[in-house]
Amino acid sequence: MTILVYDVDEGRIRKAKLKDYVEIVKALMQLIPEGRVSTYGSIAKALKINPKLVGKIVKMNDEPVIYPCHRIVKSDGSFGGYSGLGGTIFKKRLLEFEGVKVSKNGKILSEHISDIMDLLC
DNA sequence: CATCGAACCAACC
DNA sequence: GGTTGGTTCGATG
Repeated sequence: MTILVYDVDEGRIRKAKLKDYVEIVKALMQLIPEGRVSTYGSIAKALKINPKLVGKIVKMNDEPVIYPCHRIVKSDGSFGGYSGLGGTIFKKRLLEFEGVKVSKNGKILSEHISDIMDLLC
């Protein structure tokens, strides 16, 4: 099952492209409150796409502050990448600043991680 | 727990 | 057609 979108310019239904997913992911990211994170996998599941694509998508995010791509992490609690200024280190510090606690082995405590679908409710 | 490899799907070459 | 991602999941030491 693939996601379809209505393309206003072309005036027809077509399969979603990466640019469309970017818009969706932007909206989803804004649902994640401070001190809480979601995972590439849960977003991938929601959009029916490959988790690796989610990485690519959040990377295309043009407004890193407005759309908090740093609140998306790997499902095992490790941080995943960050292409913005400061890289993964900055991502880590940013999350800790927002109140996310990290265990000694460098993993985010599971209490902070929620499925993106749960945040929709 | 840590590491390994196969598998996911759209873009790009 | 093949490679490439800010990855995942299950299997194995």
